Amino acid sequence: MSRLRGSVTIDDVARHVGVAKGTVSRVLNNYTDISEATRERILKAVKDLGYQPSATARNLKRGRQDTLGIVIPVGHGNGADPFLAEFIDGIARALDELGLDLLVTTAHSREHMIETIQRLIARRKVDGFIITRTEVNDPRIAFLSEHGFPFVTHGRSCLPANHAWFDIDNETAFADGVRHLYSLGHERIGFIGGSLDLNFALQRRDGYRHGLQSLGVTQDRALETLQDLNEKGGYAGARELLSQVYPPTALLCATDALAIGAIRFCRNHGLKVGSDVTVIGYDGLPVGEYIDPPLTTFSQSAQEAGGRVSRMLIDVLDGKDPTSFQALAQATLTRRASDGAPSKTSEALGVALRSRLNQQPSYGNNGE
Amino acid sequence: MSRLRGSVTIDDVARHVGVAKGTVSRVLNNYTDISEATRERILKAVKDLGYQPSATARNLKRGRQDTLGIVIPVGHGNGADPFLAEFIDGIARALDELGLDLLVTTAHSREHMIETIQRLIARRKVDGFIITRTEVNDPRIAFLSEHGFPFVTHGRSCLPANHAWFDIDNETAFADGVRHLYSLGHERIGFIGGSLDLNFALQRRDGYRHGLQSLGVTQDRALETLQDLNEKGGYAGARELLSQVYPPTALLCATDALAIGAIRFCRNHGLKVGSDVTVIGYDGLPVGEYIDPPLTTFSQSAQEAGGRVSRMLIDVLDGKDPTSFQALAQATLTRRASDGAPSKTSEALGVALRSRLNQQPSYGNNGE
DNA sequence: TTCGTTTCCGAAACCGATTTTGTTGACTTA
DNA sequence: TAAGTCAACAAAATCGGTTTCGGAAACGAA
Repeated sequence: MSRLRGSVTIDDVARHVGVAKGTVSRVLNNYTDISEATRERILKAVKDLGYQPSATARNLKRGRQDTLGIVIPVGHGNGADPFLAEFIDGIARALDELGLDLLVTTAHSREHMIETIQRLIARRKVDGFIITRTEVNDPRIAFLSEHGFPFVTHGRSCLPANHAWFDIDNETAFADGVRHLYSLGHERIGFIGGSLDLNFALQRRDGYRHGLQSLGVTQDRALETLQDLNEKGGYAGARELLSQVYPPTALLCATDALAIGAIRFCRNHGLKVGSDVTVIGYDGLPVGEYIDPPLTTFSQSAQEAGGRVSRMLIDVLDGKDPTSFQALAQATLTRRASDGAPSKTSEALGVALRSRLNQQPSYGNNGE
Repeated sequence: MSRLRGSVTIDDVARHVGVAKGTVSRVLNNYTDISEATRERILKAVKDLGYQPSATARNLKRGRQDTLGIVIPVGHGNGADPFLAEFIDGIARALDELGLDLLVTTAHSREHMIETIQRLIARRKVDGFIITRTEVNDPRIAFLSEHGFPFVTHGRSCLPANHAWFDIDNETAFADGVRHLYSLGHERIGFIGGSLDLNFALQRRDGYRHGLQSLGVTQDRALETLQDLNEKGGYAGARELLSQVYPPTALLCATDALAIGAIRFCRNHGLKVGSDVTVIGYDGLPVGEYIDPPLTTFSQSAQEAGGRVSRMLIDVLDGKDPTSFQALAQATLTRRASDGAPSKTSEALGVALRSRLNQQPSYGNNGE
């Protein structure tokens, strides 16, 4: 069993070569005032001894940790967000290429989140933060801005954005979604969204409204509902919207999880998705392809987004102007089979559903 | 904008109180040789100045980082593993309580994984590792054992297990699964698994075989297939097994993703899941409840597992005997609606499917 | 009063790097 | 030949803590 713990230090290398440790350090950091001969002897010794500098010691002196932090919100719904998993994957890949690392922590409340950020900063464990799931009025952005600590956000907020951010053009996507549905023949289009505290949820709702507006369709607030951002919320939202007298024939959902729940509600109550009711989601989850019917959805690459924000943050850490890193990406609609022309009028749909609502659902009693 | 960067050090505190910095350090580390009066003065100053010790400096001297590492495999299939997301969530929660942090990195090959582990050890960025998705012959376990670096695994391997581990009793679960299916009336039971390099995949396959053996059912290797561990693999696996002359009437799948793909294949070809064909998965993914029909699955709490292994690793780091932390948990079967008594004989099922195989599938052409 | 013991804390070494400052000898230049 | 320049490296300071060592004051016992 070879040792790794009390491993070889810069002093060992220096002694082995017969130079001062400062010289070894300069060679390793590409200083130019070292003769080629000495440089090579040192490089050889480094290789022979298998020397790798201690990140801790280096950080102490340089004040940089080569580590980025991400604090992920948990506990709102249940379980982990599939989007975040891929996002983190993207970050980790990007950082790996640059030799940086990612510190992941979780927080179950806003207060806890700020506390955690504060601790990581005070203990100097990270150089900067990646902030996800921005809120409209985000306490993290406020805190970090106030203290001048480097960070990038995935998503914007309503605060003055003098920081780096990357976001998806949610408004355009949802406005486009509405126009797509309208062109299919839907005139009553419903929206199932999430808490408007979340910036993306607000933007998607706004995009939905703007889309209607641009078409000159009269808006009906009864066609909008806000739910927990999971399948159960989607199920409940579909029930709420569809059980009206004049239900929407299409449901635009803020996330795939909502859409999956909504589809479930429809199927459970004898409504054919893709004709009786159209459902569109957002996220491009792989599982959406295997839902019945396969889910039509907007997608963005979470992994790519992760890589993008990482590189932004690194540029910011290198001293570049944060406000020069602000980018908006477009989502693309992946059409599968959950959307189509309406087969029934709103009224007929309402009648059909209500006749079913007193019967048993076809399978189990999910989400009820 | 208050400063956080060049923040308050132990020297500032010492100067403020008028003591040596060693004294401040001793107070903060609960040494007993400090008078109550001095202790209180120092504590007050610490509070007033908002002092928090630098993790870096402390680590340099103590040789401990208060950070655990996890290297997650990526790129095999596509996207992130939903199990891992929850698992990491569980780890992060447990560590948060103890003031430790989690360093997450990714690796796209075995070599890269070992390299990454090596780098993190050499640079002294972590105190120990959490190893997931153990392989039957796992190079990471071999490497870490050889170098005497602390680690815990989630899952066993065939190597001599003189380390801490936590695992699910995959064999028992799958043997039980087979017996459950048999008791429903299934006599030809198929298995869709994954690469046998993965320890859990091997164990589940073995459990399947043992289950059949315990019932005295003759085994047929044509009823087993190994696929990529995602929905697409499940789809392909179902096609392979069901398109035989004497197809299985039940499919036991190694993961929920496989099961979801298998269900999709059945539905696409007019087979009623839960009667014509029974499908059982493993993982307890939330989305399984919203599949049609809702997926019957084995489940374990990934989050709980994450917490469990974290605490084990911390005990190991505290110097306790690793071999005293080895635990096996039982998975539980969550019955939903994808299993039931067979409605057709194997032969009739084969006939029904083949008559459909030349037709169009109902929706799209997923996985084909 | 004197000689141990404690109690409490200051001083300094140390962890392993980076960076600043200083020194040496060779080489120019006037 | 003396003074100045430069290349190449040694020596020491530094980052911010922890830990060891040792000494002064207080206390108790002989």
